[in-house]
Amino acid sequence: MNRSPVEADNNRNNSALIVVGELKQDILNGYFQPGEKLKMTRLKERYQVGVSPLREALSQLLIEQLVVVENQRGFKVHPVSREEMLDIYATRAEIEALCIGLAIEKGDDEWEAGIMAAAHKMRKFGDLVEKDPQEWERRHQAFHTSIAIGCDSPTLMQVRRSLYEKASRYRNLWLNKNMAESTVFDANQKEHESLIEALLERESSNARELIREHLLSPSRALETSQGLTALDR
Amino acid sequence: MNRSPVEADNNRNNSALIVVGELKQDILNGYFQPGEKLKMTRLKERYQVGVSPLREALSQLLIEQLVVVENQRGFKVHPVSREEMLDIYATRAEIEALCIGLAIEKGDDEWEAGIMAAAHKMRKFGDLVEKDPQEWERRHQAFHTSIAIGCDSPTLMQVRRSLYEKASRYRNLWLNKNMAESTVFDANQKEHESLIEALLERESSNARELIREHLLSPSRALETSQGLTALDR
DNA sequence: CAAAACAATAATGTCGACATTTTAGTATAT
DNA sequence: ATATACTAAAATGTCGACATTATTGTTTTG
Repeated sequence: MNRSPVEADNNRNNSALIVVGELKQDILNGYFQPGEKLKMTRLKERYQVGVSPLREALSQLLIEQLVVVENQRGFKVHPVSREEMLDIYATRAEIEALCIGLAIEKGDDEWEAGIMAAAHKMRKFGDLVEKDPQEWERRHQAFHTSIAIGCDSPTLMQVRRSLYEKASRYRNLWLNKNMAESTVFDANQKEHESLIEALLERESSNARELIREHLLSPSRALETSQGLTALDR
Repeated sequence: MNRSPVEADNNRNNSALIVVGELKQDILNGYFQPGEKLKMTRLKERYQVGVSPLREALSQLLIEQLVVVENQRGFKVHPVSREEMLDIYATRAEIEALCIGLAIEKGDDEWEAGIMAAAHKMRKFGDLVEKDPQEWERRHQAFHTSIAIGCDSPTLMQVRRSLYEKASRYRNLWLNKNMAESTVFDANQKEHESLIEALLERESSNARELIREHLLSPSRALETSQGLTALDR
């Protein structure tokens, strides 16, 4: 009588929604290169659907600025640029600081507990960074989300998520060129501990400055790395 | 040889893009009520296109959270709620304050000149508010945009625009119930002058606080007005 | 030999049609 | 009379087909 979870999922959403997720991943992790033309024949093959769901999916990614469209010339992956990367990271830092400021005002015990839980799961995985970077990134992101969610604003959280996705695209483009450097992660871990301390002490301006630094350092690393030289093409 | 402007427009964009604009307006200004079912037959009649462009347009508004979709049950206008309205206005106030803070840091002479120009056009129209509220709102918005644009961040400006649109939907729903009250506009005008003063003096925290008040007062008015009682349904 | 003109090939954007699912209406039974 | 089961109608989501437009390759011309 009951369907398996995955079947239920496939039936709950229509084809376009499913394609949105897969296509987004393919763009974010670089399977489709920046500026690459997205030909319908190829997309049809890859995702096994017709053009109607594809165009619907692409229309959604259009608003999220992951693809661009030109009339009668189809869809392309949104091109990258050093300018855009810096702007996204800078905006992201400001938004995250805003979330944290509000969270410190509004956060209750449950909020603090959520942070402690997420921090624990991240610390536990600290040594396994090189083994499974993706899982580490998931826990890392979950940690930061557990903090930001204290702002108690769905609208703001939505903005935050969109910026995270755009930024992660640049991060992945970079990771594919230069492989993960563990030194970065060590520095990260110390910054996290300082941040937690500032949060629990409700030191707003301190926490906001810490998160700005935390989020801007990758963009500085990206800017001077060779990964970015590829962005100029 | 050359096409007329409107023809050129129609040929430059595809049907879906055109429908996006019209449909968005119809939702923002309340032609389609919150929660209303958007039947394809009706939409086809109104916009004179087939279902494919319609679904593409709706897919875009889906991400902008102006419509919602349920599999096999079609599209609906995104419902409204007092909660969401307060959240949108609060977020909008924070984002605008952020824009202004950055603009005060980065703004140059050209930025200041733009503000003066926009402020002038708004003052000139002050007495004609009741005659053409839409034109007044255009100039009002242009004024605030001329300030925010000093933040020099396309990404942040994009976030700002999206929030403005969502907020204007609530404003319009309210305006359709209670007709414009000119007293509101008078208070507005004084707030604008104080804001300009703070900007030119680069008083960041003062300007940020002024804009927060400026943007939050409508939501307080909406909350207690009878327009909002309709939102509970 | 380069550049323009043309032909062919391919890709896009849109519509109508079909299968599937939901919704509304009616009848049946407890 | 209320609830359940069944039937009819309507609406959705998807695909293939067609016209239009762009792209590529070839030929012609100066």
